[in-house]
Amino acid sequence: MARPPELERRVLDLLWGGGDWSVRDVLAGLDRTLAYTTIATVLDRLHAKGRVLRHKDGGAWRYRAARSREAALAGEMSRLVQQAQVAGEPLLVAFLDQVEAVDPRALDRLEALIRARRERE
Amino acid sequence: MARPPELERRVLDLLWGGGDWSVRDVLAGLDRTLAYTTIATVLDRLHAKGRVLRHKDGGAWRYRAARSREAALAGEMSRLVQQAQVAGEPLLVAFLDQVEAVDPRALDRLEALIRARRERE
DNA sequence: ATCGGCTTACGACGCTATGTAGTAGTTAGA
DNA sequence: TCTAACTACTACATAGCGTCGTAAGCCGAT
Repeated sequence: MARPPELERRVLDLLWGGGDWSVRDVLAGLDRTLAYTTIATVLDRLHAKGRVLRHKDGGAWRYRAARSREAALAGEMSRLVQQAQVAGEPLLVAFLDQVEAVDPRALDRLEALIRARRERE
Repeated sequence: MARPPELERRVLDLLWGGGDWSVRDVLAGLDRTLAYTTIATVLDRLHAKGRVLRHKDGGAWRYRAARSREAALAGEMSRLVQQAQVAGEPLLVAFLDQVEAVDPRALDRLEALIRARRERE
């Protein structure tokens, strides 16, 4: 597998926290000692990829996540399942395991959603 | 995101169908006109990454998927959710949408699994 | 109006993954 | 033994990503 873009992920993690971030803000938000231009480049690339939005604020750009962490995750997930075209037990179990680990109550909501889906006929 | 390794995916798609495949088998299984060595290289790399197993059959290697498509997908999925640490509505809905699209009855099994999980206390 | 500092735009370099394939050497089978 | 097939190794191009440097623009303070 191609290793996931680590720095981009870390930057997105910050933006997903909410709000508009200048390059300097992001730089300050990361522990690592990186050059200002490194962060600027990463944000620029994320913008080129449509992962973040930006608007001028005085002379500098301010960035914000284009999609929430949740939405991004949901998208990834859809792509994954759709591509594999399988929905067997292992997948269902793995999903439940993870969801439960993150938030036990999510199982209840999941069940409710399934029911609602049936009603919906 | 890093674009997924297309050729590797196509090769795995074949192996996931089951059985042991020689380089020549895989080559024949793909529509594209690729060189024999191209396939050999790809299989070699997949083997190096542990994605496929192989054993000698006469002079040639025979490859088979190390994990089923299902297991591979489940692993990907787990990694995804675990990394994001979120399990909100959008994710649940996206999951249900995809699973339902692939196999409508999977929703019933999913519900049963949730119930079982409760019993299990 | 000018100077200094902060920003941006662009280009660059190195490394790794991947697609793609050639070559040389080995081996199984006729 | 001779040959066709197969493997092992090497190679090359392209792309993504981490990481910066430099040149040039802009804005407020003096």
